[in-house]
Amino acid sequence: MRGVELTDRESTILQSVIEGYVREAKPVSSSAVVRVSSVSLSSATVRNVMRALEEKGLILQPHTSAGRIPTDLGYRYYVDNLVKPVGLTAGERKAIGSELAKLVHCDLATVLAGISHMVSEASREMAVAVAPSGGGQVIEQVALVAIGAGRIMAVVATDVGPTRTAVLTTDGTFRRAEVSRASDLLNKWLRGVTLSEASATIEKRLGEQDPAPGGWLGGLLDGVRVFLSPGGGERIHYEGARYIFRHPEFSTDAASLGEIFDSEETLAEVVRGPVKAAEVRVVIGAENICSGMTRMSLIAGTYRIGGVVGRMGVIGPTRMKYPRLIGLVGYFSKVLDDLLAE
Amino acid sequence: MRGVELTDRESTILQSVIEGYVREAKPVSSSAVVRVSSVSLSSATVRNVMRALEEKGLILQPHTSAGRIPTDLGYRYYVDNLVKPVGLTAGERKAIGSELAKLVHCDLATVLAGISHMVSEASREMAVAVAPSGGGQVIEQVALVAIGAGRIMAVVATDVGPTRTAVLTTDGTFRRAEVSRASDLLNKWLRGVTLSEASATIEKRLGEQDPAPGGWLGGLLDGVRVFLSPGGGERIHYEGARYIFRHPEFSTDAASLGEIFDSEETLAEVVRGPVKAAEVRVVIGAENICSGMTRMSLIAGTYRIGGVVGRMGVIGPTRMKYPRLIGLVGYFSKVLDDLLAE
DNA sequence: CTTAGCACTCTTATGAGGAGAGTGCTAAGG
DNA sequence: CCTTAGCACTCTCCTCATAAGAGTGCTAAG
Repeated sequence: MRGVELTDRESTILQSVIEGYVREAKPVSSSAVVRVSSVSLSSATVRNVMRALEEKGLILQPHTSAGRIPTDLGYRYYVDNLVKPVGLTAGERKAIGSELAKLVHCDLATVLAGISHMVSEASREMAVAVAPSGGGQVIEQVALVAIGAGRIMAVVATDVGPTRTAVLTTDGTFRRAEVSRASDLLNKWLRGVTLSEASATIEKRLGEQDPAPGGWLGGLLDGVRVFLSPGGGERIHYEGARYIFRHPEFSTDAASLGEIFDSEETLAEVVRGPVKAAEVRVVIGAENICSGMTRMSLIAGTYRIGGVVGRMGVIGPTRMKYPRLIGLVGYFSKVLDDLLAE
Repeated sequence: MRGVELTDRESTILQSVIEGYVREAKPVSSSAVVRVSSVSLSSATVRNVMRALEEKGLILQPHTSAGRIPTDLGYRYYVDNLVKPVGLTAGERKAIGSELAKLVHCDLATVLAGISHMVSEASREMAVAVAPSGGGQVIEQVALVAIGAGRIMAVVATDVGPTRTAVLTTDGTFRRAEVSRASDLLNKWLRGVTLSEASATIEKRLGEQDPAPGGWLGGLLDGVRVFLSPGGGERIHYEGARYIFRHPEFSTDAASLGEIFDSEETLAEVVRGPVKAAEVRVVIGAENICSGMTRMSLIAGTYRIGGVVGRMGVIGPTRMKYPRLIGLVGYFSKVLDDLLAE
């Protein structure tokens, strides 16, 4: 922000323009500034000041003989120099406190989901919360636990942040004792190493082994390396996408899309809607439950993992390439089913 | 679809109308049908058939003297009776196979993320994949493990589906032996119970205890009940939201929003962008890295968990209520920070 | 430096007119 | 009875012209 210096009067008028524009979403005229602002000046004087602000790049006219709207630079000056953050009212803080109390003993994912819900309610904007990304975390403990039927659970605890786990599958058979030995080995290799170094460390130590482990263990270690890669376990939570689409800067025909992206839960609900499908199921336009989907179609397939079914598919406008997409979803759901059947 | 019966010719023409509309995104005229369709009829005859289709509610005219577009019912008939799914080419199947091979040993979340990526690439539509929802799953094993500093890791393994874990925090102090005893107790109570019954079961058994456990254990069990509630651990993966917004049915000014919602990773990237923030940070319009955000602002705050920082905030158009929202984000990030500091 | 007054510009709304697209109808032909 | 050629009709879309309104830039006086 170096280089932009404003007089008090310029600041005041910039603030009036910005706050007027935020309120009305329309270019702000000099007379409108005179009306709302505390300065007692004529519109002609305000116009002179506005011209100075325009020359400094803080506001602009969409066209000659229109009012002014703020530029990014104008907002920047406003945020850096003029904004006084508004605290929450006592009532709001109290309400938030009691909501928050419910989250005290929950895990990070639940807390973040709750926070993004609360923020989006309070702000009437889309709220997001992301868990810390894990590149610099130091591994304290790694464990592999056989949980039967070719499935192995991997757990990694780091010095900070959430503990991460995953279930890995192997194609071969193994004995519990072998898994346990592999677990001890990994632990010896990785304790004190950061997550971002983990994959390279495994590769390096693997090369030093004689003989090199093969078969199910080799495959397993590939899975472990993906599992340990930074970013793999982090998660984003968001809520309130509908608020973005409701703003007048976006045309109303996109407003319905806001509902689809309103939160992860909404999206999951849309896809999970037609649960009793056998093969590939097509839900067209107004057949959808979600009101935001009345002009969209969903092509969904199912896959099984153990005894329960999951869903996958594509979402697009009703005007979509059904023959191709039905074939595609059918193929992928079968392939996924096979992959998870191992 | 009972009640709608079409002659062969009506079917053929319906198909031409739908496929023409899918291709061109414009109303299809009778002469256009004659041009592409194999039937050798005059446009006047086609018009007569179209009128019959319109009376049956399968197609409609946006206005008099325009071509026809399909209704939801038209698409429904088409999907149920006329679509022959198109298989993938050998080349596509091969490419998919080799991509898929990389996912063999990965956990479910990674597999689903990979699948939604592949489907969105292949379909040029938004792809989604959801893990099975867990209400009916039977609990095989529950474990609580103390991992130091008031933190306890909870793990639940069910007969099917992904194993779920969470880190719970307690406000009190405890001994490892106590945690271990609580773990055994939970296991005895819950083994064989479904996830959806778990919470009620804990409450019931808790009532039978004499004396009722209090202090840190009571709080912990509240956390466990939230953790075990069905749906808490499921997750959606999606990718390719940009494809929805690119379709001509939505106006171009919303197209940039597609990029923001393109995938969970994109959204996380946007929020994580300005990492070195001290307090609340405002990123305005073109200051954003993401090209889809040039007309949006991000107000982000940080929270600490252990030594690493996470981020939370709101996203909206540059025309937003900065004073209120900066105050709000500041308050919530502080409150979240405090909550996680325990 | 401020302001009143006024000419100028640009948007927006409205309506008219013409071209083009596509239909509905009718009457003739197979 | 079904099909089709021909034609009138309707509706959209584009352009142009006009008028009203909003808001500015400029200038000269206070």
